[in-house]
Amino acid sequence: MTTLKELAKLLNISVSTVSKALNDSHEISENTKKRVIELADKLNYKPNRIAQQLKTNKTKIIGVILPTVTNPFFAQVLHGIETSATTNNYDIIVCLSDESLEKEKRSLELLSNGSVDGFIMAVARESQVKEQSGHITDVIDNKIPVLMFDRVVNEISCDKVIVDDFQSVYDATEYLIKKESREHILLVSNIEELSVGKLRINGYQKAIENAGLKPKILKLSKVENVEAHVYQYIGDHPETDAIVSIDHITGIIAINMAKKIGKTVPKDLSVIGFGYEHTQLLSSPKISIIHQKAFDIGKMSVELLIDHLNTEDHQLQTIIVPIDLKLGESTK
Amino acid sequence: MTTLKELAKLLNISVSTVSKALNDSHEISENTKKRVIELADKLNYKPNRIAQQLKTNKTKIIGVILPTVTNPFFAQVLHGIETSATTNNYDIIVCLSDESLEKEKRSLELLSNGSVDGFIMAVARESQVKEQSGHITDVIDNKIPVLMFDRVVNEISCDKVIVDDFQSVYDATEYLIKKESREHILLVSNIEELSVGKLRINGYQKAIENAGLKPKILKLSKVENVEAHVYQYIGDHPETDAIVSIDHITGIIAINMAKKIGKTVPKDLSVIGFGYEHTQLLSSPKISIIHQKAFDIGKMSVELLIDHLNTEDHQLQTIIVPIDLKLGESTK
DNA sequence: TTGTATGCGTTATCAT
DNA sequence: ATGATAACGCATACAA
Repeated sequence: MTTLKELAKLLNISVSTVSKALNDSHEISENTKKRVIELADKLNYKPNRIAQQLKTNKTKIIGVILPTVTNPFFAQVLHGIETSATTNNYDIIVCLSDESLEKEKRSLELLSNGSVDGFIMAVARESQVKEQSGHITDVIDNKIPVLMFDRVVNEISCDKVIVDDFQSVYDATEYLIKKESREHILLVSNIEELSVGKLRINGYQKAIENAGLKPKILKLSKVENVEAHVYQYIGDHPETDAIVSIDHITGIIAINMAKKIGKTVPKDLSVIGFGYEHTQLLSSPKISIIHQKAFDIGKMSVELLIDHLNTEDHQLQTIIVPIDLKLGESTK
Repeated sequence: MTTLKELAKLLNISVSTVSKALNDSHEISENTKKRVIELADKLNYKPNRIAQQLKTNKTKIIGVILPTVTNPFFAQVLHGIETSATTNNYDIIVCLSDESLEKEKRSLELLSNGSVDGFIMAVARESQVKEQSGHITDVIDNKIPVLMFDRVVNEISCDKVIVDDFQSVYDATEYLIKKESREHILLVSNIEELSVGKLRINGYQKAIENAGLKPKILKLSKVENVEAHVYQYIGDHPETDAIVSIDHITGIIAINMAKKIGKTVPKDLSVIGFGYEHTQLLSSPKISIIHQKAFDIGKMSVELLIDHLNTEDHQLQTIIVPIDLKLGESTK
């Protein structure tokens, strides 16, 4: 890699003159600037970013810690994060916790040595289940800004970007009750132990309760078993006329298996799930979704974090990204 | 952030003594080491990574440039990359080209200033269509190792990790012909302009030709139109008894819409698509897949690149990751 | 307009 | 056993 020193030597001028010339300082003569820039171009000079980082004490890198990236919600958020980061001249270092507390902890520690200017994260499942968050407050105490999205820790005060999980499921459930006259609405979940899962279940329960109906909740731990369990449940409870899925996958599985058990969607059974941009392509008929604007969540997270980084006396914020109910063909 | 200098001042010893003590040098007395380590722990000292990077001229960061991450194949590869990188004490900076030549170019340029030790990339769709790759050779000429996976540029000599796209589709097609006695096999594609797409189509054509059958290829540009086009094609060609999808999505859509047109899978229609770990959950009946071991591709890419980085006289390699045909319920 | 000196935080070499 | 100094590449305050 070409350095300032090499350029200076070749041109028989000092390093600082070269530096100033390349930064278009008014102190330098046009003639010198021209000579310097020409040689720099010729030798394909690029300022060494590591040196700049050391000098300015800023990396222009955001650490992004995600539970997983094979879940399309997080993949889409990552897309939003990357896009917005690039726009703002930031790079992102991505770590996957694989839902593990240990790995999340390790990543935060390893990057808290000047590697990044701040973090964007969604908390790992295990961290939420075990209610451990000391590793996160450590980072914040260390004066490195942290922003949480989607899965957040209420007790930690930091920037947050979330959706109104309670309200969205409340609305969806109410829609099924009032607009579609459904009375036997099953909630299907494989994320009941997450903060967002609890909020969504609460939204369902409240709507059911307000309508004087009876809540029915099917908690499924393994994604591999969803089809079998739903199949059995509906066999045992054939009166079921609607399903609310509070994650991004169980609703799709339910629709795709419905015909097996003799239910026509949406005539006999309405299904609403959580989803993102391409979810609706994966079921036939198309699933109706509570649309989390995953890309926007990523984008807004970056913007809020960068605002934090650039502002002297930043006020912590919680942004609630609106959700919309996007009807497909799985509702009447 | 605590620095060596601060520790030295507080302990009334020199910076170099502190440095040596923390690196457990034999030159330093046990007593001093103890004092230093105690204070360092107390103040939560961590060596500044940027300074170390400047000193050693190594970042221990790999630049990862992906076309997209919402395609689950790339998401899964990324998972493999991240896992293996972490194991080897590397971090990854992730850039998404969004299939755009310009963005790919920009990312490569921006990171070629010492930000990363090497690159892992899959070429953007636009770069492949326009057959542009000068921006990639520039990087390599600059002595920064580049590894390509999946979508590669044949003309560039660098490390590569690929699957045998030709053979895998050849085998799948032959399976349908010989084991399932299918005779009207439709190939569905939305990636025919990619290097891998061409290879896969060739595999199909060769198998069809060897069996004396007639190739039928349906090229679909927009993922939104797949269902409608397949529907129409089968309406016009009701003799169709099998579908080979050479991407990860059109096969799923075909299965989920088959019943609409009165075809029972797999009695009347077999479907084989490309897939990865969780693909089979998304269709009912479960799709049969040509299983690309995406995680392994990511893992092996990291290992090969790191080997390149650590080896003085590295020999460029092309690793072919084996594929297996993973039967679901969409074949007889 | 140009050059010299200093420092960012670390490590390594060379004194003491 | 400990300390002083230089160097990585860059940017800037200060001299000339």
